[in-house]
Amino acid sequence: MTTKKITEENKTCPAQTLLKQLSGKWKPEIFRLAVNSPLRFNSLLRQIDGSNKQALAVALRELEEAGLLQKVVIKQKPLHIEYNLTENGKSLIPVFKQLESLG
Amino acid sequence: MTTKKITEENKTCPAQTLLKQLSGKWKPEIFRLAVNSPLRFNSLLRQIDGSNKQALAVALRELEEAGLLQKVVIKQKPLHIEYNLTENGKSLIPVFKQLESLG
DNA sequence: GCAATAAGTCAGTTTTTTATGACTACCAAA
DNA sequence: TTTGGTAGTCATAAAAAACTGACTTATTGC
Repeated sequence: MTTKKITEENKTCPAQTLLKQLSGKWKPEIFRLAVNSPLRFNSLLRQIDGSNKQALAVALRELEEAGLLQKVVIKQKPLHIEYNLTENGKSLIPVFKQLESLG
Repeated sequence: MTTKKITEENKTCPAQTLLKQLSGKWKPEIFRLAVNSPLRFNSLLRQIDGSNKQALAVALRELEEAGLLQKVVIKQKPLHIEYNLTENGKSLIPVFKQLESLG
């Protein structure tokens, strides 16, 4: 346990944090869509072919925990929730675009 | 199977490929070291605290398969193997540095 | 031939990640 | 008070990834 803890904290590579935050099965796609407009859960679910509630919920939560997305409750008729890029998230747009152009 | 296949090939996000190639527990660190100088297996194993043969072998193979590293056999006294960045790999250095500075 | 160095592979187990379907909570309209 | 929309959670199962230690291959030096 101690050994493991030390290893995990022993990140000598600063790029790793960011790579981890952005990578995964659905996160790149979610981030890409978030750049264009606020996200809504069921809309995402319909847009991202092959995904599922659970997968999206986890990905959204992780992006939120990483400080790249923020959840906003919209008190409308059937109560919406929006996910927007934070300032921190917006700062990644250039490098993300570069990744897109190289990938 | 068909559904899954389609889903996997249905990458609508171009950044995903690159993110996948670079991310993982050891790949960022390996890439970072590869930028500075050619890599040698046992040397890496000693340098990267907490890793192990198996983990490194898998990571190196994946980086090689992704076309970012190339294996070179050096016919010296005890027969070395070096891993160098390919041209393709070198082209990622700028974006990797950017990830490092943001991370 | 025998040991040492370098670079791995392999089998078995454990841990982590993904997928699936059923279920929950909130609110509003009929 | 039942139905419908939105946004999820939870339990369980299945699949993928990681860890471990023993084993393999190739070559050189003694």
